Amino acid sequence: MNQVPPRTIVSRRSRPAKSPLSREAIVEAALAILEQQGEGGLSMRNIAKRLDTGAASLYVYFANTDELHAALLDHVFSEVVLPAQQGNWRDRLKDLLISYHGVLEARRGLAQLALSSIASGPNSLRIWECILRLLSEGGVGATTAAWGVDLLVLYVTSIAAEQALHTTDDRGLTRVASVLSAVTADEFPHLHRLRGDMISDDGPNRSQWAIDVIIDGLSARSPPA
Amino acid sequence: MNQVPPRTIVSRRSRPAKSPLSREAIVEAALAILEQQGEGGLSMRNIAKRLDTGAASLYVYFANTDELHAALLDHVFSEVVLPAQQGNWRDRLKDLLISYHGVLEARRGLAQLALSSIASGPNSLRIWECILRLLSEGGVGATTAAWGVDLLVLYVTSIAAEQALHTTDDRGLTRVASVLSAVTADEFPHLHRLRGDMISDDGPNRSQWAIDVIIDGLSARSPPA
DNA sequence: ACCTGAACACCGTTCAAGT
DNA sequence: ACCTGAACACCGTTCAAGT
Repeated sequence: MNQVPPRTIVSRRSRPAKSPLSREAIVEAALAILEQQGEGGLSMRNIAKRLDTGAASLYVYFANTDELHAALLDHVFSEVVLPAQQGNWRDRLKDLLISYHGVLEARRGLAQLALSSIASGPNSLRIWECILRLLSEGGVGATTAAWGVDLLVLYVTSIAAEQALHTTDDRGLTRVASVLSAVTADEFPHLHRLRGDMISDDGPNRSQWAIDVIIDGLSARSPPA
Repeated sequence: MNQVPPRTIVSRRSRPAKSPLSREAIVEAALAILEQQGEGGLSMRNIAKRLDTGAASLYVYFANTDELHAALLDHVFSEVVLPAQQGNWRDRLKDLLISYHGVLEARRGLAQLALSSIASGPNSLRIWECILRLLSEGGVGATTAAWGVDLLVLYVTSIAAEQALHTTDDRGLTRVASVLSAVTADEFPHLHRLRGDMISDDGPNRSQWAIDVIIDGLSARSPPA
């Protein structure tokens, strides 16, 4: 009976007490904005506004926009699932890349962001290491593996970015589609014949297929001369 | 003797007579800026300044920045060399992609621009058609070919963009390099062992190798189920 | 050390007014 | 029809001044 009940008036405040700034809090706010407003909302001023402060305050924690973006990317890369130890190396590599792709796809604008930044945070390192391990397990030569990591990550990021461009930008795919449908069999016979296939099935099938293509290519390749 | 000699004073003016605006002239100006100042200089206001006018004038010819960028891209794609009719299809496809890569590489910031726009101008169509022709010549299935076009173009663009990021941004590669050199053999054994290879030889060898990888993968693949 | 308002030098886009 | 200055609503980054 000694306990004083919490004063509900405090927790009823429409705005919670302003939490202190930190790299973590800023990244969190940026992530929330990315989800709600897409890449366009990801400005210093806008992120600062959500934290009830001015843009200048963010410069205490990040030297510039690039650095904040890199931190944001590494933060979401923590969600990438590294495959278990057992099983075929190809399947596991594929799983890893699909997980990576899924993380980029899950948040609007994230893939575009990943394309324009060079991530090299701790979670990127984890992922690179895992890909290297799987490739060397598969007997891929050292140089091929080293170059392959870069290639695989870049490639999956590009696929995600392109799909995002197609799905979010109404302009994008529609314009390509209308251009393709206007193509004549005389001028561009192959385009004309395959124009249906070129736009079709922009979903998981297509990205899985694309990942298969590059893994096939990599494992077929001997180290560069 | 009736002819009046041209008044040289006119042609001696330090600034040539202001040429009339046109889509062509605007794209030309944008291209010149891209070469001199990189992607950062490619703003409506800056392009307009080079043409001795205000940004508003450009909106007579282009609905927005995206449209101007697309026109700029298609303009440079006219330089892509389509391979001759004779010869092995793989070699010809490789030549085409290397030419495409070279065009993107030749101008600072162009590859980044290509990644963020969806080009669908006449020169893109020419290139797509040619790739389709080569792939079907190589016996690649219809659906694989249709998806492959997208994939190949995207892939080569990404490679060019990444190389540009590494070469122009001093920050970029240097940061990755310093992160990699700080990696310990205990935490990340594979990264540690291959860290030298991962940064090495970011030149034509690497992009040609990357192009080989994907062509191998594509030609090994049967059409998706 | 951390935070901030104000300032500087920029953006894309629109629009009323001119030719 | 084409062109334009001015305005609107934004940017990133810096810096002197506050705590």
